[in-house]
Amino acid sequence: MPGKGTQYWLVKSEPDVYSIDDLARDGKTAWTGVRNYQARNFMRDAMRVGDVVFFYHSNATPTGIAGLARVASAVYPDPLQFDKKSEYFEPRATEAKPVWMLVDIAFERKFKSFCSLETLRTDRRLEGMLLLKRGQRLSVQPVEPAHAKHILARAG
DNA sequence: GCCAACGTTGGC
DNA sequence: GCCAACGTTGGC
Repeated sequence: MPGKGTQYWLVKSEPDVYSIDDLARDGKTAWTGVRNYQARNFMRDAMRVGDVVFFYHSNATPTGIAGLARVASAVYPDPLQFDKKSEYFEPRATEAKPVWMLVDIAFERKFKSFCSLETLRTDRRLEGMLLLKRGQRLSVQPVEPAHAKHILARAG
């Protein structure tokens, strides 16, 4: 069970690129490649070790929340921003002044029942959830505790 | 600082 | 593959 003060987050990943099964295999991974300032700021300024992370499959069939992870490290610079060969290379970044930050996330469990976007959308107790807002496309976003607890209760 | 052009996300 | 939504870039 999450402790007091635990925050809830949702991260998106295309399962063709990195799925919850990949995370289960790896146990833990650096959440590299986030290149959106708002998403970065959540990781940099607000995430704490032990926070609960919903793992969302985007661009998939079906789309939805596949399981749970946890924030497993303090924030640190995304190493790919220094790698000239990476698509995530950031020419403005230096070791002293990194631009992109990340945390590690650790596998917790797959949901017994996958929470498809369709079922999330039709759940009145999730009304107002950021994920469900039209045009919303943040790849790292907060989840309100009430919404988080409801999803946990129904997903197993 | 404005804003048009362009690129990306992500559901469908 | 389409395209709406939205973020970023760069000229001015």
